[in-house]
Amino acid sequence: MSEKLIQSVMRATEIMELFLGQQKELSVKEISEGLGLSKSTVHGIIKTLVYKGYLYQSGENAKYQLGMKLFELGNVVGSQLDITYISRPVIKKLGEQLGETIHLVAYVQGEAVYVEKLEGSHSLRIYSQVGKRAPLHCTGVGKAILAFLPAEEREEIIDQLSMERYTIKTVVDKAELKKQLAEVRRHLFAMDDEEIEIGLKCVASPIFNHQGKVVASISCAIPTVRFSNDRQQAIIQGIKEAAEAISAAIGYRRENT
Amino acid sequence: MSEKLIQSVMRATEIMELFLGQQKELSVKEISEGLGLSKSTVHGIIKTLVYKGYLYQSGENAKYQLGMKLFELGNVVGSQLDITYISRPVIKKLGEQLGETIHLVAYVQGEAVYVEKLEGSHSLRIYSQVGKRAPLHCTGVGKAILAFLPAEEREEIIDQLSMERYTIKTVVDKAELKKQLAEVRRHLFAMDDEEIEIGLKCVASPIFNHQGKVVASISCAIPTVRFSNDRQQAIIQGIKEAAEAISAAIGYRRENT
DNA sequence: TATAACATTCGTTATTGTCGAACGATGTTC
DNA sequence: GAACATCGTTCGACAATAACGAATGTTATA
Repeated sequence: MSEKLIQSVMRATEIMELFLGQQKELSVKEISEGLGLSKSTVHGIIKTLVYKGYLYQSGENAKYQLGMKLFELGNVVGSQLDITYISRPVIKKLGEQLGETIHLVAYVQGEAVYVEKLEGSHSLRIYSQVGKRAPLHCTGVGKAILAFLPAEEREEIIDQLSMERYTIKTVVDKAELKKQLAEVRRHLFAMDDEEIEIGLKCVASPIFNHQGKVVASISCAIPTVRFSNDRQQAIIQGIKEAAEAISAAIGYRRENT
Repeated sequence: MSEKLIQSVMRATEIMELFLGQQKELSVKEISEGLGLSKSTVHGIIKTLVYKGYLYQSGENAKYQLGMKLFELGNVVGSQLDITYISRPVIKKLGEQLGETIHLVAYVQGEAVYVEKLEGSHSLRIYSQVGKRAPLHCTGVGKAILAFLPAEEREEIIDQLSMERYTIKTVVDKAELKKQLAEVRRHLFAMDDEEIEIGLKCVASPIFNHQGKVVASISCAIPTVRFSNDRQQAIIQGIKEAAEAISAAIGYRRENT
């Protein structure tokens, strides 16, 4: 692929993506230093982005933040993911039943993306944000999807995985991951046993469309302290049923694998 | 303001905004014709946007659609609007109580934007989309906000309003609008009486922050056929109470105007 | 298999974006 | 309250870069 990318467009996107870091507001200086560009170059691009509503200059200090145009465009994308709309009642019911945080991850455009989050009734918060990508090798939702991708696509993705380590328990060996995925296929659910955060477990199950392809997964995240053996069975059961309900709602019939 | 905007960045944003129209997918040809640019120019920009995840080329046909990066950025913006998070339980309760569509509109970055929508239990759908701007002169939510803006800001905004007509009942006279706004201030709620769509009425009430500034509004949209006199009172009451509850939750105290 | 329609690449040119420096506004320190 | 520092903004010149039209792949269709 010949890489003939438009420089100023690249820079514009890089500027917007700086706001994916911790900070809500950034100054011209911070941006120009962050990207290693001159202030005037950055200023020209920023001015254009502000003019179009992609950035906003707050009145108080002169700093910049992300603009409402991105909210608008993001919501258009979200509204086109009709799985969220279909899943909502199922998720709501499951959330009430389990009282823990439920996540819905969609596999779209070759990425596993959190598209819906229902916070549990307990106060302990799980780090996650709708719109972010789920790591495939160390989350329940990721493994549930990965396990059921077509073999060829799956192998290719695993080949390219960076297997980043998040905790002491993160599986960073690809052979081990493949063994786990075979288990996921047998039992129709995936586990994350403190692999992304110590103290946090996850149970996830895949969602299939009318063609029998995985298009999403749903999970329940539970602090280890509340993850008794008794509850485990109930949670696995609940997640699997919810996944099946959503699969059915989008047209999956078990017969046609 | 000296207009020294970066051409290719402008064009990149214009390309993305073409997808705000009806169509989910567009071809290079459609885009280049839509913007009056050569295919190769458009192609270069698109390639860059695809590379960065702002557009996505579907495998089936070679057409393009909006990418997940926009979903991610949009959700960051959404998560920074903490009013949605605070309002959610109130909206949920109100929705159950009234059984009609509830909207939350935030006044951010100088715009009134739909940030939350709860569909009513009845099947009749209201046109609205989270992320879109609410017209200020002919929606309940718009008038509720406009009425309580500082006089100077309000006058300036009204001066610049285009007063677009949506229905036969849309108020297109600025003097008449100002009279209505005075009423809104007296009664603490705004009405939209089929001004944006025939057959649809709306009751809205403003939400204030800890400084006593309007920052949002909440509304209930009801098909005219279900808008009896009896219900009207209940709805106005419910909306006003909900607005007050949200205002209180974000720190507004009635004393400090 | 031939044709058409469209996506993609190539090569040239002038336009356009970039940079450094200067300017202006804001706020801070003594 | 004046001098200074800091940062956002504008300016002007130069060179890189993005734009275009033409050529080439690629895919679908008759």
